[in-house]
Amino acid sequence: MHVGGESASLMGVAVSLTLEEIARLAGVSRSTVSRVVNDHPNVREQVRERVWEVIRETDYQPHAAARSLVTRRTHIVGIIIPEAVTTLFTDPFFAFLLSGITQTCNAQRYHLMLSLLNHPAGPEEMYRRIVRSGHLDGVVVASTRVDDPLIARLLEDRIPFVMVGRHPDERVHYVNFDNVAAARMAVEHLVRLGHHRIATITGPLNMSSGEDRLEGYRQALQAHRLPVDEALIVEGDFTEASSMAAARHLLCRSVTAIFAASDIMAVGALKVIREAGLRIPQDVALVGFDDVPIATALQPALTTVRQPIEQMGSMAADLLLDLLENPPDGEAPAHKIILPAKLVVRESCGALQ
Amino acid sequence: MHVGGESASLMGVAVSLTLEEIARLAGVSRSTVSRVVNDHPNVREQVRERVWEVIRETDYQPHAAARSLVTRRTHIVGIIIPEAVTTLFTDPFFAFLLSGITQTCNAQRYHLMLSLLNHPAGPEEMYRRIVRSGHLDGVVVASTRVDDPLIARLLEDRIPFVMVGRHPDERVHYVNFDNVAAARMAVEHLVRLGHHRIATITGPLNMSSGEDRLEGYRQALQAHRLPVDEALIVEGDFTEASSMAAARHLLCRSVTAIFAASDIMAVGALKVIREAGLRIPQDVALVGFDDVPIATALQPALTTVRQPIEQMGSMAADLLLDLLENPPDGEAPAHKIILPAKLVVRESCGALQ
DNA sequence: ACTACCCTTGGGAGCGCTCCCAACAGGAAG
DNA sequence: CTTCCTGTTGGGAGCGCTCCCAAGGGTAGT
Repeated sequence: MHVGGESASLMGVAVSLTLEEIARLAGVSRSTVSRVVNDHPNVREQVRERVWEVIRETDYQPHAAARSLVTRRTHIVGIIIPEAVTTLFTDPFFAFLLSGITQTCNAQRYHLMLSLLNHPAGPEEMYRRIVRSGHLDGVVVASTRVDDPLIARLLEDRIPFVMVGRHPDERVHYVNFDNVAAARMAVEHLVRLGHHRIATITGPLNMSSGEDRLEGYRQALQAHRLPVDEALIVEGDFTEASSMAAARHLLCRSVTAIFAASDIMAVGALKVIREAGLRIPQDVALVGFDDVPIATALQPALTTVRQPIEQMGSMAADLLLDLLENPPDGEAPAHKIILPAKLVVRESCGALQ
Repeated sequence: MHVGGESASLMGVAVSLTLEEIARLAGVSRSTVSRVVNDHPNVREQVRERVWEVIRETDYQPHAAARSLVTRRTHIVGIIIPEAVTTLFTDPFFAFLLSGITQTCNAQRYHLMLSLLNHPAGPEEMYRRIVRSGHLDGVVVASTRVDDPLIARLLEDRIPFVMVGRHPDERVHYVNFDNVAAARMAVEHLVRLGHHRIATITGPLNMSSGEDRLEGYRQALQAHRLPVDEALIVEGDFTEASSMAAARHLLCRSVTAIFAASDIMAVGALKVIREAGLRIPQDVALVGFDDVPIATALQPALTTVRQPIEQMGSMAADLLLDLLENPPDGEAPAHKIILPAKLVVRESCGALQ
């Protein structure tokens, strides 16, 4: 059944060559070709060149599965996102994160597998299929709840992984953004503009980013001796819909400013404020979080916190690939990278009037 | 060095079991376990259950590489996007496309690999690494230029693939959107509103979607006996920046309406129109294309063409997986699916005044 | 009783690669 | 000359799985 031969294709059907055949064509052994392909130093220069020539001529490409059966490495990393698909793809956050991760992976000859655990079969089954099958060398994990069992499983199974966002477990490597400082900065900015009744629409409070941004909000008010009114804190889930509901609730409470924990949620708030016939920033000031492209397209342009999302993705992937290439010994402490915050003042907060 | 034994982990290090070990534990042969795992019918019910029980207890998961070495199938499909990263992740188009593809893949136990050919090593090298290494069973291709050599290579190498967007080669399976009809619909709508000087900011004209939307624009004008003024046709590349440049050019030509070939480009045009102190739609009417979420966040809300992007992704993946599971015989014609267009009228065109 | 057939099971072979070890050549050193 | 080492090469074994074939046991038909 096997169609041998020198040509890479026969009757139009692509026939992939094996190491053995390249060896025969180059007049050397399988081992030597393997050494050439893997850049092993101990090969005579002349032989090396002859082998490379045959490889180029035949357009030979090693078979990935055969290779990883032996090496136990696939050169594929996964990005695992446990969240619902809807949130995932409507927020440009993920697009930027993917972009950063992709760039690092491409640059280092790794491939990226996109994995969502939101399948009907349940996260457990998906975890097994994705992680345990040996498809992946390591994973980047984003958008988890703090108590997500995924993290425990990854630790238990000793799967190399890096989180985007902080995690309390000391063994977890992560890249985080200084959400507390960023939120505090945003809210203090509103305080300085004279606002006293500042509301916030938070992210999910079982996610560290949601929790931390709320903490920053609280700190800002406390630092300025303003009361923290729990009625002005409404939990959202990073979707526009949740934010619209929250904003409707808040507008009945005569707030003068709203701090939304994501730009997408700021858009929701903006729509509701507008529907209510109120002006931004004159009647209600608005501040977002992320600085995704939509922030500048809105009218008024959105004051927001700039989160270097793409860079976070790229750094997380860098960290992961480094972990894979240079496995740390048991007792090395986990890397915890925290990126600084920056406030971008535009029109929606009223500072530029 | 190998740590055998009944337990799935020893000293905290995950040890993955093999078929052989499961067989031993269940008191059957390797072959029988393989049959159970692969749902082969010829296994006695009692034996089947005993094996499943051992598998559950040990949390056994077959090794993907070993399996695909034999079967020549990886159960991974790729999404290949030849374009520059920048365009890719700033336009929600791709997020929705990914969402659709992901859902189909998840549902059918396939994995998705995200592959960009924009690596410094060059598309040829990336093609080899990604496609020829045997990592992928098939690919979905999006956003190619009409003359992209990628398509020829895929055909030549007999790689199963499905395109999002049309392609002239009759052997190519694709899922497309009726871009001509959609664009025509959008422009005719402007004509009916009384506009005579309607400009268009096109997509890249070496992409079928760019070309087709321009064709629709032309057809609309011709159908209404309006002259096609080439000075009112400016080529963009689906980025906001290109569109802003184009819009500046057009505003000097006293146009009363602009049809942008994507919503992101409509955003660019909107910014320029606003900067020029003109009102939308009173001074310049604006129509976009795609209906991504930003369309409703803009003020005025954007009239646009609704493209079922997520559905296109999902259908393309469905088609691909079907091709993989049921390989068509040589002479079966390629599937060409074309989805219908729908215009969504909002405020930016002036119809709702 | 015998033959014929099907269902069930086990084991060999082999997928294409890497890794290890042995073999050998050629020099440098004694 | 021998010994030792280093650089180079080849081939065996084996990664964990699927597929094929053969063997065994049961049932039915003659």
